[in-house]
Amino acid sequence: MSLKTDPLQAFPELRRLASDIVSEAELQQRLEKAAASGKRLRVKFGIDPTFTDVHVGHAVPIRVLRRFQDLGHLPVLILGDATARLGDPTGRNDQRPALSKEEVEANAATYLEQIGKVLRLDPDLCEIRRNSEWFGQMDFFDGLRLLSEGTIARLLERDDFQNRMAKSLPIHLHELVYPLMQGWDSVQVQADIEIGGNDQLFNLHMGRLLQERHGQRPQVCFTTPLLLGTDGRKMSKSYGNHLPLTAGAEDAFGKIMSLDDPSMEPWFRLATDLSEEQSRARLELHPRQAKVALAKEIVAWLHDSEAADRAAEEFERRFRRRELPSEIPQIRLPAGERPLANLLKEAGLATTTSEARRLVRQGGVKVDGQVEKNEIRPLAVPASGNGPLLQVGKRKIAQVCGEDESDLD
RNA sequence: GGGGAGAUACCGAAGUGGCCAAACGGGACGGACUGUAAAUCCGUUGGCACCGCCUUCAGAGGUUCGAAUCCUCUUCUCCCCA
Repeated sequence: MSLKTDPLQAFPELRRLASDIVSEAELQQRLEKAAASGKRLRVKFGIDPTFTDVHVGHAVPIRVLRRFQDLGHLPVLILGDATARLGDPTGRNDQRPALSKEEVEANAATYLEQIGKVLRLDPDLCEIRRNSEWFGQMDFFDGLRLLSEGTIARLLERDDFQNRMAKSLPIHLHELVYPLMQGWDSVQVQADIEIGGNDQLFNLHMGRLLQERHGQRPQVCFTTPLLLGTDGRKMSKSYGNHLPLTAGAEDAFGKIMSLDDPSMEPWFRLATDLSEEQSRARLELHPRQAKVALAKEIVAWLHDSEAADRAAEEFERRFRRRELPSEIPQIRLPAGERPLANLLKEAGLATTTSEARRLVRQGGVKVDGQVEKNEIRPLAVPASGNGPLLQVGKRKIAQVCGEDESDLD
């Protein structure tokens, strides 16, 4: 494995993706030393497989990992299977549930699959470890010894804890241990560098502390900025402003087009491979054009460039020219007549009939292209062939048709 | 171990016996305007067989014609003292 690192060149590119680096001098030193010795740096990144959707925001530190990988260094991916089973308190006010072994394994598999879109996971290019490997071996005494490495005052310094104390929210004992566990991971894998979101800075520091005490050279802490969601708030599934790596091309395209203008710069920087100059060139276009460029870039990453072009055309057709999409999903339903509201629910365009009624009353529903405000208007689904074409709002659309499949459209 | 405060809808937060399906704010959704951007404006926001009915205010019981509101027990959280 040859190192492609020209440390002087690599550094500014990395710096552009960083929130904090502790310390820049050390990072530079290590890059240079690695280049000189030809020895790869071990770049650690830990994830807790507590949920299944990896989104573009999560991907930011992983993209940095990929940069290091491209430079010839070795990503060390830690699956926090042990920590996940305790529940994941990191930076969340609501606690994640503790998971069973099976759930954790299932999540881990899903994770790796998604991370594969960002990082090359070939065994010689990437090391994958589970922290149960060492935590599973520890007995209670070993655990206590680890605990003795930290002090309460030190642990409580963490931002998240400070905030929760201020708000009188609960902090569980095991949460205090979590930074120590993460730090211990660094000792176990002898990390040279650890990557994390900037809310992880405290935990990364803990790794430095523990490594130093255990005779290792303390790791460089490298944190990435938070990529905000499509509405400018923190990206989170619960806000519905996230872009999952598994998003379909058109869906992803649409979500990016709904970004607010100020978000474009960070998105270009943190979610695409474009250089600073390339990004700037695009940002100088009309905001709409810039956004199209951004959306294409990201869809090409999540899928491929053909999918990106298609999504762009489709978007153009649907939302600029306000035409029907080229492919309309078909919903097969049993034949018979029912009120519009009920049909909407059956077709999956509304979650409840009450919601369907509201949508109709508010003029958000079109039947065969015409706004229909009568929620109890009876609509017939034929035994075969096409029934009514339903549209809800700007995005949801379905062609209702009969169940008899012998009839092809 | 002792004392005090608290648990309300997606979130925050009012409500302390009927006028409560529950104020208000945020979010979300629909509409107008647009660059499906932001900002702004209007509307909606438990369910259903929807002019009516049903299920909600941590959980289980109880008092009452009637409870989110009162009582008892349980679970959870916070604060102070030890």
